[in-house]
Amino acid sequence: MKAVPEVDRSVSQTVKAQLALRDQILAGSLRPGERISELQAVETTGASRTPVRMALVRLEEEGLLEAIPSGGFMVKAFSERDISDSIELRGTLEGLAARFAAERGVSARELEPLKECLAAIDELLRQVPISIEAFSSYVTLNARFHALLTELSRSPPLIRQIDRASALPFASPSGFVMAQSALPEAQQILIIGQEHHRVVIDAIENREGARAEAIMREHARLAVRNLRLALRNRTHLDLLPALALIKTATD
Amino acid sequence: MKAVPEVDRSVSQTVKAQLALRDQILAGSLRPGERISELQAVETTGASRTPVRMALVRLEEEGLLEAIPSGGFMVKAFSERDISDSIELRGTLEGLAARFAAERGVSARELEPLKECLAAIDELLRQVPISIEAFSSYVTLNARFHALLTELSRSPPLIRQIDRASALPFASPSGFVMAQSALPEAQQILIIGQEHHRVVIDAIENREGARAEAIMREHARLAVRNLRLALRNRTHLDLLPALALIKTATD
DNA sequence: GTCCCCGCTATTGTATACATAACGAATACA
DNA sequence: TGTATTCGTTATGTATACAATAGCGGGGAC
Repeated sequence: MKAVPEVDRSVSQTVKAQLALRDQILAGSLRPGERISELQAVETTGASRTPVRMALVRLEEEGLLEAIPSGGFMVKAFSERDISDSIELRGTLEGLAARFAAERGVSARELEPLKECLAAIDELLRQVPISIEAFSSYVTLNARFHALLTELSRSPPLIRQIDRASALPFASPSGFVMAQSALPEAQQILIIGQEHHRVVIDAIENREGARAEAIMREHARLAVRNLRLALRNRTHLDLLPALALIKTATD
Repeated sequence: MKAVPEVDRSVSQTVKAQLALRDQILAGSLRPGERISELQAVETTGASRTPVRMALVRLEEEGLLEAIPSGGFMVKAFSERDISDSIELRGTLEGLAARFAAERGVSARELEPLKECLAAIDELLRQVPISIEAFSSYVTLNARFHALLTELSRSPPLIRQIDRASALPFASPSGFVMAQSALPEAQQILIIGQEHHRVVIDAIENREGARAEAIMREHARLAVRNLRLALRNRTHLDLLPALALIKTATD
């Protein structure tokens, strides 16, 4: 773009395009099943066709896009079951991570950040009812907790796989907990989830691999029940724009 | 390439380049840690730089390549633990698939191909000792069995994830079973693995999810033990060129 | 009136040219 | 003699031009 030399060179065009496109998909401005026009993507992202195409390939591998046999890509649509399976899948992987952490042992220093997360979340949950702002903090802290827990496994292949599984935003159990904020059960669900976190830390400290794994899987099952509840009640779905990717029964 | 118009148009240049590069990596002509030169890849694959770059991005997402911060890609190196973790990871995912299959139920017709696989493998295992050719058939059949089992889960996200986990060739439990062919224990290991297959089918038929899952994880643990044995004995490693990706302790 | 075929257009796949950044070598200075 | 700086070369990142294909619309024929 010689006419627009003030492009941001601090980040590669490919990455810029990838982030921009992902935002568009998750924000719902590109609807599921819709074919993505490269030309249009070039206009909206500001990058040229080559980096846009690289970004499209990455997003396809990430699972947000689907290749069209005749060429090009479309936004992937997900069924409700796809989503609950993704949550359970992630829970299973995180269970394995917790088991690895417990079996391989972690130092007290490594557990420190986890415990800080735990304490911060406890603080937030003391509010009854919890505010939207506190929810936002909660979601961030919860994601951090799960990421730290994953790291404890010290297994690059597993961490990589969990990252992949987390790329689909609705695969994160915490998301649907958040969606429940307006329901009477919401606070209780958050507290149960927090209890799970406490148990998994304890299990890892005591090197009880099986227990650490089991509790993470239970955690995911809670999230699945939660998802069902959220979809049935259509509660705070606007907080989760990624739900735009769910194909309805009529599709 | 105007000078060479007889390029094969039946398959896209991108796919061609991807397959060619993967072959080179797995065959060991590109060594772990080695930077991949795009120009060189252009020459060896016959595609031009754009499809080569797309292929490189795909292979990176696949986990065979690693991006170099300063630019470009290098062949990824794996530790022995990375590999055993990958096997256990895959076993965990296949366990989940088996559980899904059992819980959701599968028809007798769907199980038919699995049972055919089982019978064919039984036939091969009747040879004592088993020939190299029979081993080759065994590996194919075994891969087919695992793929069919995965499909039974009827969960696209899970199937996708298992495919990803299987992209690294050494993540396949069967591979290391094969590597054992020269050891006295080899036949016994194959038979135990086959017994696992039989049990998982039985569990799925009887809709025992927990048992189906447990046996697949046990199956993976067998493969891990197997890997250790194979690496210690350096047995038939030439049958598994992908082992070139393992970084030695001196690296 | 309907169906089929031909041609046009739009979009993707591929190739290549250009810009830029990184790595290395060589020279000069301390 | 060693180190640092600068210049040159090479390879990657980006942009754009070209080619080919698929989809669509119009026109003609049955």
